[in-house]
Amino acid sequence: MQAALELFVERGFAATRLEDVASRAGVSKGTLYLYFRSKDELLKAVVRCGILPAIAKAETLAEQFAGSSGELLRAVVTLIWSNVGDTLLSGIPKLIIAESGNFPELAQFYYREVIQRGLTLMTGILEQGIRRGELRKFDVEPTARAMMGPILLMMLWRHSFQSFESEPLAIERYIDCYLMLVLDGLRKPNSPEATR
Amino acid sequence: MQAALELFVERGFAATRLEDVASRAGVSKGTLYLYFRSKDELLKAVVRCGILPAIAKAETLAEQFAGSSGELLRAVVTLIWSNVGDTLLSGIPKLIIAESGNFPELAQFYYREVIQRGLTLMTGILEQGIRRGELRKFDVEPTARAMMGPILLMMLWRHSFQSFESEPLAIERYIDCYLMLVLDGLRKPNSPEATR
Amino acid sequence: MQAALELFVERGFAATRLEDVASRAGVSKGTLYLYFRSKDELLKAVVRCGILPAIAKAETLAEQFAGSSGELLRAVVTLIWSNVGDTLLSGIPKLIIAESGNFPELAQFYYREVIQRGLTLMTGILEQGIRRGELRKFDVEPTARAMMGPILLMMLWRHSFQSFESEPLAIERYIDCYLMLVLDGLRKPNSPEATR
Amino acid sequence: MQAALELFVERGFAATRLEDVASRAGVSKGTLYLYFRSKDELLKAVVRCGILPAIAKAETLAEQFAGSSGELLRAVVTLIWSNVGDTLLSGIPKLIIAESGNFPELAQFYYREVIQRGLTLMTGILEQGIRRGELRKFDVEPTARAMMGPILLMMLWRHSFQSFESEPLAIERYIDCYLMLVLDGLRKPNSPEATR
DNA sequence: GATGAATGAGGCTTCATTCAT
DNA sequence: CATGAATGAAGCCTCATTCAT
Repeated sequence: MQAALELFVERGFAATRLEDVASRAGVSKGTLYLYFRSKDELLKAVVRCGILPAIAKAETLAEQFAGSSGELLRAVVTLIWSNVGDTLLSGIPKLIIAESGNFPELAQFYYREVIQRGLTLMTGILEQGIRRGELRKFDVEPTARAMMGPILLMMLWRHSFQSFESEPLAIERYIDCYLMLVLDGLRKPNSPEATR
Repeated sequence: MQAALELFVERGFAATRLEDVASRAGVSKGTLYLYFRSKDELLKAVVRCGILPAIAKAETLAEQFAGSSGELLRAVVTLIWSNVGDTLLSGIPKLIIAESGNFPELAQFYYREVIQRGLTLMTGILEQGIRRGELRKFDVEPTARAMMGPILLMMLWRHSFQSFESEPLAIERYIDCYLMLVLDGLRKPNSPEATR
Repeated sequence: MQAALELFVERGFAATRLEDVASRAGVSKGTLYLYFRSKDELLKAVVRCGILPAIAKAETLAEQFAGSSGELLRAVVTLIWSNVGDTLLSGIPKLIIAESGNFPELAQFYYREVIQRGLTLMTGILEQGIRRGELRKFDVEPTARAMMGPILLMMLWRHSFQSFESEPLAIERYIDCYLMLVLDGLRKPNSPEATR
Repeated sequence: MQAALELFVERGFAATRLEDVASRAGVSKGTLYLYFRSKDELLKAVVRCGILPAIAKAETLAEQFAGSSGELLRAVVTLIWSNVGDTLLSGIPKLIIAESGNFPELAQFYYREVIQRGLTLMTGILEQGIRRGELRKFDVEPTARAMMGPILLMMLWRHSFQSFESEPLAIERYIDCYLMLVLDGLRKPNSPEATR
């Protein structure tokens, strides 16, 4: 499954030959079929087995966390990055996005088990922050979505464009900027309000 | 090219058969080869012809814009959405991301002609905002990247997960939240600063 | 279809490679798929197209025949032999019998369109013979079945054991013996009756 | 061998997987190779071991029989049916016919050890009947062949078309009709002779 | 310019066979 | 003796590409 994930992410599902998966895994082509009924099933297994533990871990963290919403946000983002973003698993979103048209049930699984749970987690954090008076009042649901954007972008980036950059992006700096952006915004405190 | 884009985005490059492209375009398979030397060339043409006009238009808008940085930001985001996000072209990022491993030169082209120009545009807006005193001082480059995340997310969303949602996301509301988030942040003005 | 029939009969369905069918037909492997969706469909087409005209021809003959039942019987048997037995089509029964387990619907088609029609034809001849007083009274249905045995045997023989015989069986002589057997039996007219 | 025979007959040799043979026999796939060098050898063993005792028994019966030719004929046919036709062994002719093209030596073995011995047995009975004046004079050899047809047909029938019939054929009645047909023919005794 | 029949390389999948345990 | 995991050759099928019409 490790070998398959690597190749699926790198080349896409269709362009990956099972023979390559097998040889990277150090087994023969036929051996794959002892464990996965088909290439499709291999893909599903790769996604299911890879992503579920990570999302569960983030949920656990959020439940047990004691600290301000800003701190929790940083903790969750850092956890996601160390467990997924900085891992082969960061390729799964790319894979799902690319193959959503061909594997709608797999995309739906991901939507249900990862995206919805992730959004629930995030809206929970935001609502808690508002209740505690740490965050201002705002439209929680679309904001939570927007906040996932930069995180997703980083994961996709690693697997699609990183290699073209002269100096690899410093992830620490990126996360700091992300949290600053999200928590404090860009506008100068005493500047006029109008954005519309 | 329209037909090809549709199918490439929906199914991915490898899983799209030229026969389907041809029949959706209302021509025969052989006819495609009168206009594109190969399937690869068709992909490149689809990307090149689709994306360049859009980015140019955004650059022009920014050059000629008179107004606050916040207003310019809204104008640019709205333009991108109406010209790309709300269009078939919104599928191109998905396509490029999915196929970056198989078409590195195409990904590099996209990196150079879309991403870098987009980032330059965005950093330009931010720096201008800082210079004018409308925006606070911050680390411009990674912040510009982070700001692209939610926009990209919306484009990918349409082509990967939108169909699973009970009620389609209201894009207007999403953009408003995005701008609010980015300009003003989430933290309650008088709340303690510490995020770290 | 001709090439396929030849090879299916010679080697069996499973042991026949489509590549061999193609090359015997003088086309490439892919070409087959322009005309038949799969190997299974090719088999079905071979059987359907091959056998239906032959059975129809025999039915027509029987309808229009003027003469004694014995003469009609000879005419039908001779027709079957010249149109099927002495033809590649004689391999179809072998093929159907061999593959009935794997293609039950095809076997059922054959049962319905060939066997049942053939039995109906034969019982019709026999009943007419009895009505006309040309044939004695007997149990028509199982007798009709038994009468098909030697004919089927001859067809199977050609494709399974003929090559082992020092001198090929004289079909004329076989048919004469068959008719004599069936019409007059073996018992000496004045010999005692008891067979049980 | 029992399991193999069942599956070979049902699906044909090529379409039968050794794994299925093994699991039906209640052993593992590897175990088969402790007893048979290859799938081909298994087929040969199945045929050789299955069919030789049956033909020998028929020969013994004929040698020791005391009674009229008609009675002997009935005895032999009944014996064949109870020992082969009504047994799994009835599938062997189907198997041999189906695979004669792929296993010529096996077909030749069958031709030599079963068909020729069977024909010799049958011609012996017929010649004896003629000598004794119980049977009329006729062309013995092709007649003997023709007489095997209905018997073979019944064996093939069981394994190919029986399942499509609303009411299974009564074998007793079939054998009676067969003997009546063969011994007495169909023609009304006082009807005109001409069949040609 | 347009067609669509033909091609054949390539990939998924099966399964007979082997062999370490 | 028995197992069953592993192998890899072989076959079905797809589809990008060609080309005569």
